[in-house]
Amino acid sequence: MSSGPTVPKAAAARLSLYLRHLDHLLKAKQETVSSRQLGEALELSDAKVRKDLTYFGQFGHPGVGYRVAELRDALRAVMGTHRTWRVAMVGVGNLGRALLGYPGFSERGFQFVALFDTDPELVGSVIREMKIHHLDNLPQIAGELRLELAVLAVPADAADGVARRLVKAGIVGILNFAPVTVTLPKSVAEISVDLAMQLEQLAFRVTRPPG
Amino acid sequence: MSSGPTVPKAAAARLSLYLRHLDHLLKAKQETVSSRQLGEALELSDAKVRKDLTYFGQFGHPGVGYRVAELRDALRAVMGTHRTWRVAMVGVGNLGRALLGYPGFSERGFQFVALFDTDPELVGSVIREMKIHHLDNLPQIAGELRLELAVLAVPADAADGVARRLVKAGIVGILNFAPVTVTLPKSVAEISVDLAMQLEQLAFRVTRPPG
DNA sequence: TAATGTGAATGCCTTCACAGCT
DNA sequence: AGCTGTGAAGGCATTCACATTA
Repeated sequence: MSSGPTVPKAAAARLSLYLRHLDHLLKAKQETVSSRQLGEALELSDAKVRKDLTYFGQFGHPGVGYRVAELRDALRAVMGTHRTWRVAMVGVGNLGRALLGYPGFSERGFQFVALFDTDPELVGSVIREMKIHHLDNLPQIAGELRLELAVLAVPADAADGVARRLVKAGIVGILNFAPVTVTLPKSVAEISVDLAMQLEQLAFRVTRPPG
Repeated sequence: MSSGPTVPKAAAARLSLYLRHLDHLLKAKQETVSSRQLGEALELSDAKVRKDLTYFGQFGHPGVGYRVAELRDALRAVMGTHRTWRVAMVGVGNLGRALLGYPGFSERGFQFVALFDTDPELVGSVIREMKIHHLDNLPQIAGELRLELAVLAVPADAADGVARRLVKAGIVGILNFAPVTVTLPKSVAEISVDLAMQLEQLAFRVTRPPG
């Protein structure tokens, strides 16, 4: 399990983009795709596409392009999404519930297998055929269900504390929707999505157009 | 209304992060903050913090640091969030409804003032005291309510078409949650958030730790 | 003394341009 | 001919280190 040469972070971040479009092409029954076509669809240069892909292997066929199914399978393996991931939803308020219903997650191999909250109004009730557990039961359930990842959809002031408990329970990756920076050991992967920040960035770009 | 020297995109993307933490410090009644403290809280180097801020002005006080309230006000003005923005929610399914209830948006000055969908089951009903309009009424309502931004929470296959209609109706910025690349004139700002992609990136980092 | 603002140096990412494969 | 893979060049972004200011 080695990474070969060092992979630029920016390239890694684009892999999902390639994968998404490859799935689209597969549905449209397109069998091969060139770096130029891929780039045009995703608004990237053809050279960047080729360079990105070669960080992970040699997938292309000169004169032909990339075979869609082959490249998709290869990238899935690289990303670790050739298998299913067992995910906990932590915080089952508005946002948490909506995310549970978001079809894109299961389509891409992420399966919610446990729900947690601390609100007594919620604990014990059932959503999507899953009981909402109290967070205090996390250590036990994490082991039983072999939880790997967690989506953190709790209020900002609770996020850091809950994140620590997730780490203690053996979770190795956290997708954090709370608008705060959580501090974690670097053995645990974290990705943070602050929804309000995205709108703010949008306002910024409208206010200050490029140039 | 000028931008002075050219601002690195990466620096602009971090402004929201600074703003978020400054709000936090204000609530905690901290009056000044140094670039080092700011950096520690956000996991950035002190030099980066200083350099980022000086792209937008000279806000610091040598020997003292930055005055929290002063810096926050300045950054808000820079980002265009010193005022309220009028936002449309387009697509009122699971995700759209959850986003409507997300408190972070209004806290930061984004106000949803109109809802649109095309589903006959939804059109006409009322959520959060707003009637759901049919998308066909967008041109008229966009003018009446002076809509500026839109949050796009529709299925992938509808997104591109709907985005074009938003542009025609005079929307100048789109926050796109659909997992597709939408093609827009460059006079219109766009930010794309693919939730499944974020989980995929998380799986990738877990699968392939740095090093 | 404590901390900013900033040229200069470094490092990372992207683009270029072409050799080589089909 | 068509298209990939890749060194080399170029362009951004980050870090360094210090003169400057309160």
